[in-house]
Amino acid sequence: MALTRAEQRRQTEDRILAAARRLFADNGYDRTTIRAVAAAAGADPGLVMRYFGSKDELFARVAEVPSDGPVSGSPEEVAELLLAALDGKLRGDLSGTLAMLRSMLTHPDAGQEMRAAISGQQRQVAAALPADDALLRAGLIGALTLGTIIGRDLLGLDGVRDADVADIVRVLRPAVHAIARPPG
Amino acid sequence: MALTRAEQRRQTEDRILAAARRLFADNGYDRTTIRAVAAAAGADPGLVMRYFGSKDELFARVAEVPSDGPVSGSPEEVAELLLAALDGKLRGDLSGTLAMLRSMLTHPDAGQEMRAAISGQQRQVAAALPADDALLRAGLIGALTLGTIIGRDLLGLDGVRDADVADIVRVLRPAVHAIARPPG
DNA sequence: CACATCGGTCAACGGCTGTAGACTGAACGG
DNA sequence: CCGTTCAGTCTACAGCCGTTGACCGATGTG
Repeated sequence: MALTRAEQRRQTEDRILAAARRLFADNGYDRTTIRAVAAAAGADPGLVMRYFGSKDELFARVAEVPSDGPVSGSPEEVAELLLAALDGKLRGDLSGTLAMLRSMLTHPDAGQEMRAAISGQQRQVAAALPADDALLRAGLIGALTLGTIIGRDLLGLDGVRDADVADIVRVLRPAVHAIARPPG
Repeated sequence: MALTRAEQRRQTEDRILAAARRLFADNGYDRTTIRAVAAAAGADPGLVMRYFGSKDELFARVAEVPSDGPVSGSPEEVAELLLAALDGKLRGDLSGTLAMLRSMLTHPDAGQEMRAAISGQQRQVAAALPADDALLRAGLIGALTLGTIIGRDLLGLDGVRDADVADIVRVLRPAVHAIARPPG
């Protein structure tokens, strides 16, 4: 079963991308080297450069910022939408997202991109909340989401790391509603 | 006003420590170089090594993990204690803590130390919560705290970065209570 | 079959890093 | 006043990094 050149190339690219995703997610941007990615993919460092241009471009290819759909409705509905989105994130394959999360505090571009992504979601949520501190409330829901994923997947907190996703969402539900619903 | 040798040395050490705190907090462990710390402190790189031994030891000297007092009481009381602790953290000088937070996702030792610190607090909180998922609940309160500080001080989220500490705590209060108080 | 293309390999570059050690000169203690 | 201590400086090493460009050999194409 001889491979065509195009097939061969795509296979190698995929191996490099998979290795990069895993290493960036495990070690962050700075501690991940082109040489290590190449070795993990069974390829040559020079090849990685030729295919992806630079370390930054490779990182941009695999570090995904989670983009949620639009949200609207009553505060209660918005809260449920956000909880459903969190549920999905906690269940899905996070390796691309973890690469971004792991690097966002030390790699300026990653931090900027993550900040922008949260801001987008935040503004939509704020628009649906009838409170004058709506932006603060939306931001704190984002912070709760962020902290939960970091605590579970990056720090591995006891009691969170091995918890069922359903349990996490169940415990968080009243909290998200409490932030979304202004007092009164 | 001639300085004694001891005074001179302590002044230089302090300048180095202050510069290291700021640079580690701003840029994280990997992107902070001994040379940059020395330059910011108006000192020589070799001197930094002589006084603090290694980059890791210097980091350990300035990267503080926030240690809260013991907590106990009813779930409501515990929630209030945690909110008061968060209030204090958000008001105080965080530069040492930010150095730790900024680096915890990419520097293994920092991550380990932060994880251990949260675990300690977490176990105390869990012991006070009458629920079989108490550890999960305690961990998620920790995640909320973590996310809030990261969102405000490290990512600078809109609506959170410039919010009054009192407002942040006010919005978070019902959420923390909701997680601490088991349903029923 | 001859030639161009392109996946893959290799060696090297310049730069930056943490760290070590020799050195200078002024503040100390006897 | 002499010898020691020690803050501070300078230079250098060894290693790792991202990136580059020359090279090889098999696959494509006319």
